This record gives sequence, structure tokens and C-alpha cells, in this order.
Amino acid sequence: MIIRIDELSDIPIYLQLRNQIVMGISSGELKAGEKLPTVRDLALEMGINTMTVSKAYQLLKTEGYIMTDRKNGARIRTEIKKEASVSDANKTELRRIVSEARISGVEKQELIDLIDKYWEGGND
Amino acid sequence: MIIRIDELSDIPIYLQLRNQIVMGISSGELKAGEKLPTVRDLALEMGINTMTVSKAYQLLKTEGYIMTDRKNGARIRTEIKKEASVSDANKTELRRIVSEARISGVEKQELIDLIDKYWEGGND
DNA sequence: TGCATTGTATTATTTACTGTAATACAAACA
DNA sequence: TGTTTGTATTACAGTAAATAATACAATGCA
Repeated sequence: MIIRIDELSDIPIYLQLRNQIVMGISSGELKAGEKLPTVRDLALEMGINTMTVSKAYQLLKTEGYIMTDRKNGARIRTEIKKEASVSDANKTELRRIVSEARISGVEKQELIDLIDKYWEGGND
Repeated sequence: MIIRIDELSDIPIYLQLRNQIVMGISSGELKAGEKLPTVRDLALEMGINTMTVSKAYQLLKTEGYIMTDRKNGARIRTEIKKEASVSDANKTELRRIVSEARISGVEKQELIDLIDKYWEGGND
């Protein structure tokens, strides 16, 4: 899986990494049980620090997306807890995005089209 | 207009304030030409620092949402620049939200329903 | 003219987070 | 035994956020 980090973004690297993996799981690019690169390999490949990758893995583990095991490494969880609800934080974010789009003259259907695309795993 | 700040949020106060005003404009609660509280009044009312409010106003001014004038104070712009496109940052955020929702078992229609609600100015 | 109010600028300080770096440790496996 | 894994620790530098205390420029009003 290709992971791209935006150096100019104000989103921390470990969060961008976490987000990319979550989106990879959703799109099906990362399948249940699939092995993730070791923290050292991924850090080397991305040119970032080992602890930064570890921080992303720890977050993903806490959130229930992956499971880690010494020597086994990190893997995508086979059974991810489904709360079947949008978090309050995501609702607030969504409302902000809708508001900004609406003010700037974007059609509502365009937002729905984006939902459709991202739901199907579209990447841009 | 009622402005609520979440002390526990990891979103900076000045950004939360900016977001609330943007959402207020979108929902119609804040109308074009309407006068905003002075930075000192709003800071006092919200129990935050004057410069924090000023930072939010400066951001809103830079983004074209409001206009400020000494002695006139801050007002909602009558003509807000419409780019008619969703920013790249918002697209990435939207994709993240869709991904998290999908994994957690949320129905796609539920997201579309949220778009509808927020588009119409719903507040939760 | 004098005064108050407005957004804004400046400087300093505290606090927290981010990212890196260098190690070290415990567990598991060949 | 030795290697690899995630993880923990400590230290450091950089940045951002928020507050605090002032001060300034522009405007309107008495």
C-alpha cells in the first residue's frame, strides 16, 4: 500500500499515517489479517522516526483497528468493533465541511457524489 | 447567536470559534451585514482572552467571511467569494470520515441524511 | 478638541504537543 | 543463542496555543 505524507499539512505525521491506514482498511486495500510493515521498516521507508510510526500503531491499536504482537508484528484486526454510529467529533467536522461548501457555492449533490466515491474506495 | 466551546476538544479555541461563526453564516443564523460582538465583549462573555477572539476574527477576515473596521467592528460580509469547489483539505477530511463510518458499520444513507440536515442548517 | 471604543500589534510567559534521537527491554521465534 | 518484534524511557529542539499586559491607529461622539 502506498502511503503519502504531506509535509506541508498541519496534521501531525503520526495522524496522517493513522488516517491513511484507516482509509486503506475501508477501501479494502488493507484486508483483515494482513500484516503491516514493522515500525522500523515503515519508518525507514518513509524517512521518519521509529517512534512516530509506533505512535500511529498504538493509536490504531487503541481504536481497535489493528492488533500488535511482539515478533508477530502488527496486523489488521479480523473483527473490528462496529459501533454503527458517527462520532460526535466527526459529526461536528462534517457539519463544518458542509457549511463551508454551502457558503462557497458548492451544490449539495456534489457532496453526496463525494460520499459515494469515497464509500466505494475512491482515492481522490 | 449561541457559541459553545468544548474545553476538552483538541481543536484550538480560536478555530472552534471560527468554525461556529462559519456554521452560523451557513445556517442563516448570522445574516449578511450583521454585526458581530466586539473582541473584548466576546472574550469577556466566553471567558477567554481578547487576542484569542482577535485571532479568530483575523482568520475569518483573511478567508473573506467577515470584514473588520476600526470603530465599526466586525460584520458578516455581504458578498462572500464563492469558489464553488470543495477544498483539498476538506476532501481528505471527508474521505477520512466516510472511511471511519463505513468501517464502524454506519449506513451510507445515514451520512447522506447528515449532509441533508446540516445543509438545511440543523445544529446537531 | 477631548475622550471612548474599535481592531490590531507587540512582547513575554507558560503550557502542551510533535518529532527526533539514542537506548534499552521483554517476548517470541528459528 | 541471537535476531526481530513492539514498546518504554529519557532527552532535546521546535512549534503552536493561550494568556497577560500594554500600546497604537482609526473612528465616532460629546
